[in-house]
Amino acid sequence: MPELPEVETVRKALEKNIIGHRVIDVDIILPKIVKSNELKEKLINHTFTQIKRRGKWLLIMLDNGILLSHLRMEGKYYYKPSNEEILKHEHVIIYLDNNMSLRYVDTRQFGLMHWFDTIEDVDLYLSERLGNEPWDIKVTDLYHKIHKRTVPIKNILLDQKLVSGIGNIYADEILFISKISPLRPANQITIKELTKLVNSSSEVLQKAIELGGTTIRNFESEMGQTGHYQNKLLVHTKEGLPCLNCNNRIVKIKVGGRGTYYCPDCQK
DNA sequence: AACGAAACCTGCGCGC
DNA sequence: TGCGCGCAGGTTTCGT
Repeated sequence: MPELPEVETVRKALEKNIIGHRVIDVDIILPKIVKSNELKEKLINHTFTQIKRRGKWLLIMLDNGILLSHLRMEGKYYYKPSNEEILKHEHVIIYLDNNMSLRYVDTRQFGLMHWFDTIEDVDLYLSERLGNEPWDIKVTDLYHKIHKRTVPIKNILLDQKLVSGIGNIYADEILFISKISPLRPANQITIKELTKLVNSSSEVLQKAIELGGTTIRNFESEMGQTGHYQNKLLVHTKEGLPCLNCNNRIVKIKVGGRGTYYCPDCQK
């Protein structure tokens, strides 16, 4: 599930469901997901206060600290009655004071959770991993960081340290809208083009947030994770279909190891 | 420092 | 039917 708009959708759903509720028990079924040994003890008898998000990270705040959660490729949160049976791939279960439970589900087991006692500790941890979100990017700063890089520009968009929140689907969409090839070496991108990329990034992510994110490949819907942006996709998943600008075929290639869709005629 | 590839996992669809 | 391969919305780590 997880680029910025999808994580934001989860954030809102968590906010709606668990704020004000107290944890009465925690079941860590797959310990490798949880990177902090004391997570269970820290959660029990404490109350959710607010849910924040930085890039693709969820900050699930309690009255005594922060559960920092990353969904990676397929992590999801389910909110369901406590007495329902534990299903395969439900790896962490947090039982609440209202006979409901928050369940972390993750088929590929890539996601992870940390515990931090203070927001300062979270900020320190994330500052080593995250750059600004697109709407907070200063184009000249970003240009300075990438103008000597030789990697394809798509790799830059996917580098969370440079711009946070963009993933494989939205990177393709952003590049298409900007009419820039995903393969263009970063050091050939002009200030003007970078401005277009940053602006398009903001627009695409914000529009996707409005629509509740993107749901493709028949992912299950839980906790508001089914969005509608998939109906707005212009290139991603469109291999062989006519480009909406020029009618030539969208092609699928590999860039930075990721499946990449683009129009070789419109995107230069 | 920067880059590409591999690693971490499970499940699905496809071709033989 | 069964098997092997490639692929999947991400990030970290390991070799050059």
